[in-house]
Amino acid sequence: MTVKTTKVELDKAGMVLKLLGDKTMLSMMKLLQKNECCVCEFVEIFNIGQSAISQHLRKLKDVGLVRETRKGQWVFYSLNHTSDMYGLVQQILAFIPNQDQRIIALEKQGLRIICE
Amino acid sequence: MTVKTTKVELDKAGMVLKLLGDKTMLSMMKLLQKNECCVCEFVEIFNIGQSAISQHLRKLKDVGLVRETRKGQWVFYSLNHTSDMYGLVQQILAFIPNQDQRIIALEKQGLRIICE
DNA sequence: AAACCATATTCTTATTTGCTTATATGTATA
DNA sequence: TATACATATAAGCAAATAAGAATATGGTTT
Repeated sequence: MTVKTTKVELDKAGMVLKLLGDKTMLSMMKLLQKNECCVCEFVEIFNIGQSAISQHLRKLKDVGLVRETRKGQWVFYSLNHTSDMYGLVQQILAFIPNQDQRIIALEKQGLRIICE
Repeated sequence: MTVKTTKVELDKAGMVLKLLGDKTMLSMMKLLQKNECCVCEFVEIFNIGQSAISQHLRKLKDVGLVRETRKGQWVFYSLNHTSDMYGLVQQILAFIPNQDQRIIALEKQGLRIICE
């Protein structure tokens, strides 16, 4: 597989790396690589309040890493493939171990169904 | 070019990303990709005190990203190619624009010679 | 040994960050 | 319209961080 590594601004890359330096946000991004997730799922997955989750997602959205889509009362987040940081992000996420056990654990508890 | 992307621990990756999220340290790492640098060069390049430079380098050393080599009174830093984070770091640095103007500016001022 | 230079460490201050609580907004449904 | 639920925003606090000042350490030169 050949990979494009277009240069990005140092400042912007720094902002992205700082966000990914947060364990919660890094984990979120890895999950979003494979799954669309709604806020309430993240609330179940990570052991922090809904408000903190929202704030993390806003930061990721502010630098353009994620998009939101409203579906009824739920807001689903997904990776923004059109970001000029997308290549960098993909490269980084490739090194991060899969976080799907977290989703699977949710399903076992029946907590994932609530958002469908 | 094919690239190895061995998985690394999320926690450790997070620590590395957080450090690289600092503009100064990111820039340092990009410079070290091509050049060994000594502390006094960094002091000239970045507009912050020697103490701050030393502290940054220590953080980078603590997570194993750089090595130090003493040469007389000077301590030179270089990338640690044996780090298990080296692949991740290389991938990231590939996206960062070259910082060599900073070295060149130094040479024009004759400030680089002092460490040889 | 004394003076000197490069680097490291310690301590302090100012700022930033991550989280919680409380409240507001927005949507669905009885 | 009233109520319930999902998400966002605001305010406040504790902990983490970046940087400067002062000092310590280690090597070099006389």
